[in-house]
Amino acid sequence: MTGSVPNAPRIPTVRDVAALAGVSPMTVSRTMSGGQNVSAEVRTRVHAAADQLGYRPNQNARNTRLRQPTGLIGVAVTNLGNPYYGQFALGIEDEAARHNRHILIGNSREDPLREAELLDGFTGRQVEGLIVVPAGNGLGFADRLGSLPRVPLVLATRSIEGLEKDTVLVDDVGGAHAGTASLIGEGHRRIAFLGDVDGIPTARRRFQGFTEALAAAGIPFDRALLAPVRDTAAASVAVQQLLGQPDPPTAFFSVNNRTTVGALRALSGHRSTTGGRASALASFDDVELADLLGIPLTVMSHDPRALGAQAASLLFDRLAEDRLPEHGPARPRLVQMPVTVRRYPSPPKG
Amino acid sequence: MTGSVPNAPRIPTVRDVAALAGVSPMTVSRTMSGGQNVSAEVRTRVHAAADQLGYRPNQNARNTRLRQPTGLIGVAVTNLGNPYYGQFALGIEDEAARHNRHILIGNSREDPLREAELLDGFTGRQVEGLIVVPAGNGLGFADRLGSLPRVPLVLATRSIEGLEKDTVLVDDVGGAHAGTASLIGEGHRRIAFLGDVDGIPTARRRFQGFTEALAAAGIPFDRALLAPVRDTAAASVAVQQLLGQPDPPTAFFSVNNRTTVGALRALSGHRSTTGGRASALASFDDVELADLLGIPLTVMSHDPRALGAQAASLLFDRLAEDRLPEHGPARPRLVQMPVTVRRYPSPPKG
DNA sequence: CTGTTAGCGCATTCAT
DNA sequence: ATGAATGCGCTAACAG
Repeated sequence: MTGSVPNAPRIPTVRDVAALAGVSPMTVSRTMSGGQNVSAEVRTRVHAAADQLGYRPNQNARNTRLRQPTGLIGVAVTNLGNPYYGQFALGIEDEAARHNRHILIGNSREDPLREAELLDGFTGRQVEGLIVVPAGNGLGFADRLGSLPRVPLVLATRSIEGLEKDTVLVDDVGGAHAGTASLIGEGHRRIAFLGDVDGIPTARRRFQGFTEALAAAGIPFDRALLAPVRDTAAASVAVQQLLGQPDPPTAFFSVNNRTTVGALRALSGHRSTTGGRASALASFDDVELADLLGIPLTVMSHDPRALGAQAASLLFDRLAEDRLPEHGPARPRLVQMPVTVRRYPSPPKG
Repeated sequence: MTGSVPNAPRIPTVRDVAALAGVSPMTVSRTMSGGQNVSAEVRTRVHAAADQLGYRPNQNARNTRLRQPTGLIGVAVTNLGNPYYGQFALGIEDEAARHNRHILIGNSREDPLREAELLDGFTGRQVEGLIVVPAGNGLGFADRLGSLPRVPLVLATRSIEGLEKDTVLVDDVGGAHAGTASLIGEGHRRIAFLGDVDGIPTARRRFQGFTEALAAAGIPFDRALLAPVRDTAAASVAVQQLLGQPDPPTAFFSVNNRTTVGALRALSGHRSTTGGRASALASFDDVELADLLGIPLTVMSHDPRALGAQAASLLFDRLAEDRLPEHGPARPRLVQMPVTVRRYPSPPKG
């Protein structure tokens, strides 16, 4: 027995493999990375030794030495549990896989502090780029970022006032406008708005489209019909309360999939207790099964997965450009994902 | 102008900061990591220089030198787009954040090759541990793993025959048994099974509970009622076909949330076209809004987020133990998450 | 084809 | 309290 207790079965290094194969570490390195200029005989010996030891090259050390990028992309979202961001992450992962990158993902929980921690951790781990859904209203985001991101940063879903970065947004204003117009076209005049207009920039943009459509139709908006809710439970409660009012709304505009689920729950319950005809709902974002509930539903739909893929695409464009800075840095790009309005049940033709 | 084109605004290192602050790199290092034995005056000067340059310590280099763990956890799931795994990932992220770790997440798409790539990438980047939902039927998983994982590995949702690793499963057999018994208690005798029994171990376990419950009630299972479907669209088609048969089933057992969505879509459509009473559905996994459809629904429910948290918890236990290997390695642990059966609409009391 | 030297960014150890 | 030397795992550059 030599040495101390072999409690820690050391992770094998080039040296270990070299010793076992009876060659120099350099030969191992060469063999592992392609095997140019290595005799077939030595190559097999090295591979055998590597397999036997379960050797895996340490990418971190490798990148350090090569001054090469790490192949890591940092992604920060506001609510990983939301199916929407699951699809979003999937879109990024697809694209990242295509470019041979891995993704580090973090959940900011709409908390700017947690978000700052995440971004710090990501940059510290030498990510090549960042894709961020800014937490909360995004105020102070630029400050929190400090001068940090020497790596490309793409903002998704929400933009930051005064921060000139590649950004992928949804056509919130246009989509909300179209969806609201659809409701109005069906005869609705009293339409409630469910969404935290002050807290979340996306909600504000959708509210803007909403009010624009109302204004275009000459309908004044009753501020009493604005419910600044942020999650499913609150939305449900708000809908119940609004329906209990003297002059209840005949339709609801729901700002995202979370509030939509809450609203549908309340509307469904209300219908079964009162027996009356159901109020209409316009939902920004798709919600699985929502179309089967028999509640008049207008969906302002877009594809979060495509949004994620687009964000990743912008990022990789930027990375490629940084490698070949021929024409100087391109100006930040803004992409708006299109929104489609659908009606359930489908309106009668003609 | 000295040197070549400063096209690449080099990422600042300790040296850059040291030069700017007029100290040695060592002093910068000390200052950045706690600041013990550094005079207040020097400390502020260093911090100022660091801020000015936007310096971030390179965690990779740091970990290399310290032979310290990277603070990274690798997670591989089979379908990131499934809300189930969104919740699962959230549970892991929560727990990881608590332990000051970041997560590298990858989507295997049920593809063993892609899974192998992912695990390779993760280990190459020196993750401290892995949480894996094995792709497909898990055959060959151990081989693909090779002797690699010198890092702790936790299997989630699916176990691998013959691979003794920490594992978190759902009580598939018991849950399926209870859910099926519930259907039988309501008088159902012809119950179809929707799920890829041969392809996915989880489906097989749920099928086992299903057949056990049938057997316990003395009901033979008609193999014609087995639909080996794997996704939403296929499930929907299968349900339509089964309902069109001469002697159609009166109830369906759906193996997971994907097949449930498909089944609900078909059942809902069938009800509205035929006007008849809806067939019952027993769903393994919750599906948002499913309870509002007016279709007799039995849900075998568990919390994927808790499952993720539990998997992470096992992993961190193992990591802690590796640091203090007092009693030798503990035997692999198997945790089964409980399943609750719920009925919608709620059965009348009494 | 193979080995030696040196250095990536950082921190431990030992001086001063 | 500060700095110089040294080495983590890996590989480019240069022998031979």
